[in-house]
Amino acid sequence: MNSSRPVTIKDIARRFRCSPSTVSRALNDHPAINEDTRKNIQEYAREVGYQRNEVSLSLLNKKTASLGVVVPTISNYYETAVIEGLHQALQPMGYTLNICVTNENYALEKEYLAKLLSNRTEGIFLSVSQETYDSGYYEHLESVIQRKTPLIFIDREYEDFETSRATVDDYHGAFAAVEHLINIGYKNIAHLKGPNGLTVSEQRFKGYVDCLKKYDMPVQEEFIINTNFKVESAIVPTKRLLEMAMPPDAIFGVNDQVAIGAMRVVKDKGLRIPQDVGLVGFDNSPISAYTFPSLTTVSRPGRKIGMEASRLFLNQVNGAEDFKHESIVLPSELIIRESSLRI
Amino acid sequence: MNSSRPVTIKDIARRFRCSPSTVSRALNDHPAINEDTRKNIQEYAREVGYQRNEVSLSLLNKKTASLGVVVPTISNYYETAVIEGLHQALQPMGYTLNICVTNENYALEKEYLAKLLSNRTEGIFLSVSQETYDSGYYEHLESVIQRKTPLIFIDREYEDFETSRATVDDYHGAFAAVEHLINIGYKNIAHLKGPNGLTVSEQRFKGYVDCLKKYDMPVQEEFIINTNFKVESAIVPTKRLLEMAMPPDAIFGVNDQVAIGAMRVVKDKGLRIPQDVGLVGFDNSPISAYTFPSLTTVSRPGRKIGMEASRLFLNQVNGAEDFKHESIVLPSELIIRESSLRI
DNA sequence: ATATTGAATGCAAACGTTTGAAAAAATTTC
DNA sequence: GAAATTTTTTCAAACGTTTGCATTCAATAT
Repeated sequence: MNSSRPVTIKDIARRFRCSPSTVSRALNDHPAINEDTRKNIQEYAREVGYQRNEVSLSLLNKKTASLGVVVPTISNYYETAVIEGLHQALQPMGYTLNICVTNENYALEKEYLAKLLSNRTEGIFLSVSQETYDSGYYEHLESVIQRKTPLIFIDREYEDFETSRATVDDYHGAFAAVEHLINIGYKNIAHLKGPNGLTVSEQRFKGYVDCLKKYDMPVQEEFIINTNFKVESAIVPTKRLLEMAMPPDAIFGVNDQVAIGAMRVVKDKGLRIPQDVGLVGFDNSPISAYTFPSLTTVSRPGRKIGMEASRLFLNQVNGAEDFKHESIVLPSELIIRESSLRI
Repeated sequence: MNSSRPVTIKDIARRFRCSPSTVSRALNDHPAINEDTRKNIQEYAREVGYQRNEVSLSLLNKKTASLGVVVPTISNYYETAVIEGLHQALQPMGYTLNICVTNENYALEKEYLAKLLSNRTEGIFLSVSQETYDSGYYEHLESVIQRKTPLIFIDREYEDFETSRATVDDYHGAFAAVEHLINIGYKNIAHLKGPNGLTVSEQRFKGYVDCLKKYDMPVQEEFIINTNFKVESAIVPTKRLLEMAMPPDAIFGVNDQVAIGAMRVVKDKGLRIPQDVGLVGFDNSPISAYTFPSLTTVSRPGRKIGMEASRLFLNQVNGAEDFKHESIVLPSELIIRESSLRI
């Protein structure tokens, strides 16, 4: 029976009664190889579908050309945009991305990191899980650092390590969003906050609070309600907001999903957007431009983050002597649409 | 200077003046190793942060425990759900997923497949790119087949190979959607079609056509317009539809994105949904439940597809003698919401 | 004291490839 | 036709780990 063991250089060598070195050189167009030999070997190799075993090469050269991307989720527009950016920048350099989804889970994150190191991954892009962030345990990163495997933080960062980071300026994005609502004339602005403890949630929250303070508007405890970033998690909180004795006249959602959930509830109550309630989201997801009314939002340059992160990584590996870690903060941009344009 | 070369078994062996075999056995709790030796070695290994080089093991055992996932895009809800399903099923078995995004590009798909084979990936989940599908060139899959690397088709399939497949029953989903519109009483049903040539597009299109035929309704050429699956690609086509002398009274979108784009245009025209225009999408994306009105749609069990595909793969590798390739077709399910409920 | 056992360790090969140096073969030069 | 030169090929080591078999050494049985 024809076993399907991949054909190796040794097999070819046997066939031509020559040494493996000759085959290797022939296949790599080494100049010291006789023209005929080269042609014959290359032809035969093509014929039998020879494909070099990269595993053995990795072992020999201690290069794997593979990079780890460790993220809490891939089911958001933003995350996939980041990954696309990484792809776009790194695929042409011959790198392969190993995408690991932690589901916000510490144990899984730890396991993935160990595995990536064991597989001699050449670099790791990490957006830490919520559990990690909450717990404050960063021991699992020690070995990454110790191994000097380049580690690039994405979005969620951890101050204690000397690493490169690429993040979006959530704070000023949120600030601008709330400022815009205030400028339009909204007086009572609620916030559908993200999960506690996450940088993105907290930064946006801080932007919201600081902006209110700047304009001497009260920060009302009951106007701040948690969500988990998903559409459906906005429903109950928004209902609660609208049923208050003194309901808000504008809502700032931690992301577009949540804002869209809120939009639905507002409409169900028979209130008009933006006349009765103003609405702002975050992310500039494709759909936000086509809701009715279209959603004012803050754009996060996910793809660009991915590309910047790649640049930071490449800087590090092509490391000049004077290499220094960088912290890139990309600006977010307010996109004004109908949902906040009360005239 | 302390080089950061990962510490190897040989390093440890040198330290204890013993052979690498002993270290290896000690670390793997081999019974023939002296208790003290074992403890000392293990302790030291932990201390210096030894991590086994999996690359060398891969070479030795010809097992890499890594799987390729080759998809055209990851920026849709459905695709990420599939990947999550794969993850959920395969991560616990110790497999690592290598996600490759082809951007519907033939050359990139070919390159990725070659790379995966070179890296001795143990299995490949493939949803072929549109270019591949269009061109009909499947030569790049020959080597996968030849190497007997398990190949599981996802959604977009190719009939000529003996492989396993997991797909969603798009045809009957589309059929049910259109039938529902007809039952409600819509008479002129347009279709915002996906890109030509793709199985999903064509199957849904076929379901649409066949259903119309079943109910003796005319299939009108000008009611069928192409989109590229994205929200914005629905805008112009929908406008064109609504500005016809005899405009449709219902629109079946190839996916939710497109339907949501159409929803926006319909509302802009001042028409009411579902009274003036009925609307149905496809995918049951999270947002579809919270648009206003909520969107009638067809759910595609992405996560389940991922898990089924995993099952097919595992069947194949744990291969019983009597292993046979399977073609799983999961049903899609009509989800009736407000956008089509004209009473 | 010697043979026998058992425990602990070492040797060497293997996985597939590359590469500097050495060797062999072919060609040129006188 | 031998020496010198050039071209082509082979050898051997290396990457890090595992594993069957051989070896060593001490303890026990005779």
